[in-house]
Amino acid sequence: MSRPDTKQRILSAAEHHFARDGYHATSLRSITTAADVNLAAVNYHFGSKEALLEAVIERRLTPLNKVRLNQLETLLKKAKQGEEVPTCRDILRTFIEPTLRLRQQGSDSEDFVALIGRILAEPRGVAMSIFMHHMEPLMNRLFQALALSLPELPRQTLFWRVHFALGSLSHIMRCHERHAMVPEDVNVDVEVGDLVELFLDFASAGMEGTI
Amino acid sequence: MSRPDTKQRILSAAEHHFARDGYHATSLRSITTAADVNLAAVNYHFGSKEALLEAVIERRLTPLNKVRLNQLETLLKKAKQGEEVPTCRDILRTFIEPTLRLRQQGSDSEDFVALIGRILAEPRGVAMSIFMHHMEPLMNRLFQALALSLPELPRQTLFWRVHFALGSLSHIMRCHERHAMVPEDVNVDVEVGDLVELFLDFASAGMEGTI
DNA sequence: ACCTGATTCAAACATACGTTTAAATCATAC
DNA sequence: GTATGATTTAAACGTATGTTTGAATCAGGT
Repeated sequence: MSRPDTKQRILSAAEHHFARDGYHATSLRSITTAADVNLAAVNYHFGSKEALLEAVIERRLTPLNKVRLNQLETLLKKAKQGEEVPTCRDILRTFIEPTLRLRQQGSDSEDFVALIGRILAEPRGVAMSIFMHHMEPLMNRLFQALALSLPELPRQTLFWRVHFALGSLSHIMRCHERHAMVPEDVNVDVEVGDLVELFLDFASAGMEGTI
Repeated sequence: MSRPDTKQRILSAAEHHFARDGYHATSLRSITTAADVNLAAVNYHFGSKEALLEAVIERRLTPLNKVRLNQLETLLKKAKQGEEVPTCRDILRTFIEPTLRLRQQGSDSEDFVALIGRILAEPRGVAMSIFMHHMEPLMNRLFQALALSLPELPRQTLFWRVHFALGSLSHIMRCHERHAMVPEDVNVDVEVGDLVELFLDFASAGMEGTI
């Protein structure tokens, strides 16, 4: 291996461009130019543009979901030990906080957050099926836990509220900067931790709202 | 004019394909084939693919925003006459209900709802600026009205909660069918009117949540 | 019937794309 | 030092794209 970081350079450049412009509007040439790598390197290392997208997603989604699932299971275990029901807010936090914290972790992870937001916005996109495959066990567990914390809520209503909350989250993930139509006296710069709490205020109140 | 409906046929076919596959993944040839129209007709009638997208958006967004603004002003006027403050729920309803009602209005309007949802998901997309231009006065009025109904909420917090609520809405607009990961015992088929109320339950509770 | 401007049509245009190829270069083991 | 397999490189490939062109066709006024 003459340059062992070629694959990672491609992944990061692809992550950045896919997140900023979308999959279809990004060319392999713009990716390889940004990565300072030969055009053929993508097909050599990944096989195709679509396989590259899958690799971009998997690189970060797999460890992220491991963290989210661990936090959720830990929360559920603690609640069980204390004979309590975990709060809706704490359950949602295990899902949301590790995601938004990626923004602090490094310059590349920011792009990943925005990319996932875009994938969620393309129901029939090329990445949706692979993304869903990664999310399914976690989503089932999340729904199950929320049903536990909101036992009085009909499952149909619970489903829709989870749907609404995840819609909000995907919106936040996309719009990490370049906010449109901000009132003059509002400052959109906010710490990740504050944003998490702002969102949990909104989402848990919405989840727990009267029927 | 030998076939006066050519422009409308193109607009509807474009609306459908843009909504389903996205702007970049849709070719003019697939649009003109679906519209049963010659390929050159797009450039003749609209000038370019991008101008076609603008026309698709404007055709429905202009009358939609007129309805939304009328309903909001009517609500505010009535509240003023009764010396009351309009509820957060009623304000949101003027924004949300006319939008989701488009799904009942005809087969084409459904596609428009999904298209707008997609546009909102592409912050740097070609359609964002034209879309924002159409939305600005209405958004200012909406924010102003919500500030009136939630006077105790800091404007910063209000901004974020509006952001979250609109994120939810855009998610609903995109995902009108083909829901992913639905629990087995949940039926996602729901009347538009019921969906509006389900969403207002969630969003108004979230907006009004404690600080 | 004929003219005129608007519209439609098939064909071609130039360009950009994802992918493939085959030679060149590199790192490593013998 | 040389052989070997992995990697990089420049170039080309075939295809699909948005757009343009110029002739053909149409509708309506005189």
